[in-house]
Amino acid sequence: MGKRNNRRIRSGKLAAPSPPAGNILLDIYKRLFDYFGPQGWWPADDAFEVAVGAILTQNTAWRNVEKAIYNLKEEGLLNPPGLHGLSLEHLASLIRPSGFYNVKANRLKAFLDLLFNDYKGDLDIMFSEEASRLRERLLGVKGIGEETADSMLLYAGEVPIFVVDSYTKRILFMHKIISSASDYREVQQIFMKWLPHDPELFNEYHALIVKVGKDFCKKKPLCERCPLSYLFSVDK
DNA sequence: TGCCAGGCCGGGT
DNA sequence: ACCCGGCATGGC
Repeated sequence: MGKRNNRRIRSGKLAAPSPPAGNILLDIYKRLFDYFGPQGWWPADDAFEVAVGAILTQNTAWRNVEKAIYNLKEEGLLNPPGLHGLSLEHLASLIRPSGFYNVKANRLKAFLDLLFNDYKGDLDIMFSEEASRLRERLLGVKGIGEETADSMLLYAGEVPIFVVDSYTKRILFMHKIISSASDYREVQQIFMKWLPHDPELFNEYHALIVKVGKDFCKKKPLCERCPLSYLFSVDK
């Protein structure tokens, strides 16, 4: 995954009439991409692995998720029937390294229930459903919130929906592009209003935001060398 | 050595 | 409608 998309960013069409906000978001993207290059998200072999990883990585470092994914693969259980047939206790033990293993075992099971009850255990069938409706169905699963649902839609289903996470809000707030009160939907709408609805662009953009957040938003000295530091001197 | 990771839920104000 | 504690491992 991540290599099958070679689409170019669509020009024109849905592009915003380039007002300030649109320019800023596209400009930020270009700078991040120029600086970091392609991020190759989502690191997974197939759509199911993406969906599982999306739940396992909730408030958790990705390296810990990798260990859990490895355990599941090792047992040959990283597929819908494999996980579906697992006891809660066994599943929890396998995903232990990813933390919150009891809640996550329940969340994975809840997702699998939806997958098997409504889509015959087939992700292709699941993603053939109309996106906004599927989003609502996913949000109905206990343990799947907006970011997790959108991550599944974008990275597993290639639905052009922008994934917002804590880094996204933090960085946009730091640069005075949003207020601290902005909620998930609001931030998402900003991106989707001013950017072309291209899954590949959304894919790369979110990954780049996570990258710049990890690399530069930890400590103050790093912040000055951040590829987005230029934003501090533009406004007012 | 404490703090934090690619959140979300449920209960209390 | 917010706010907060709980959930847990592993790396810096």
